[in-house]
Amino acid sequence: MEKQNEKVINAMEELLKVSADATRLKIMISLLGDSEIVVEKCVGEIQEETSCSQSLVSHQLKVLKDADLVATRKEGTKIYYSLKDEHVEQLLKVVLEHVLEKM
Amino acid sequence: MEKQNEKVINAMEELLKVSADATRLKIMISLLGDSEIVVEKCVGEIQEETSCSQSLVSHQLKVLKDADLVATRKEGTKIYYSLKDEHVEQLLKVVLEHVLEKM
DNA sequence: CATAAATATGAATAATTGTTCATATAATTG
DNA sequence: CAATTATATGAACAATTATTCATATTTATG
Repeated sequence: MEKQNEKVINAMEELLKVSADATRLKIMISLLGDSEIVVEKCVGEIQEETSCSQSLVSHQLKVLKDADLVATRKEGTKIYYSLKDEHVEQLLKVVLEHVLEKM
Repeated sequence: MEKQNEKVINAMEELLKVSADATRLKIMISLLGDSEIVVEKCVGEIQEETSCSQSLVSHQLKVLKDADLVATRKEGTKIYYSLKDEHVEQLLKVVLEHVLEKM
């Protein structure tokens, strides 16, 4: 396996690792929405929907942000989060489909 | 979040966790092949291609097998591994594309 | 400016997990 | 059956990480 491939593998590992957590999945799915509409939610809303503590949601949002899986928009004291792009949505959908099919 | 959704989340987490490891990614990618052809490789071949120890490859193949991401076929003393289905391939491809685009 | 609301951060802990080393099992062949 | 080849398994260790609790930061407003 060549060096370039190692880098690709590591990047894949990173992306998957960040996605492979129940709390972060809950967050991302709450941002996925049902249709093709872009969903934006502030931390408080995400907190309610996921039933996770404020601190936990904030910590994990940071992980998602650092990994570039979510985008943010500031508005007053609130910060709105959304999924970064279609790739993230696609990943979620592929995994979701796979899982649903096996149930 | 309802109970059914919790199960879906947990299943997604499991699938992603199993995929989110460099060694297992190397193994799966070595089984992915370039085209649409189904690739089968025995442990020794995988070992060579991934440059991982026999024990490590075997351990991680077991993880992949338990998670139903790979299938096996026995032939003499050799055991041939392949990716389980198109879902696994699709997941790998989505992640691969996402990563390649950001490089 | 003091207070409140929204969000972020840091430290600490508990739990999980990847890897190695040594050894075991299973199938083949002389 | 003894030896060899291919693969699996178990224990042990190091490293990573999710969560909680307490506290800090930021923005708006009376």
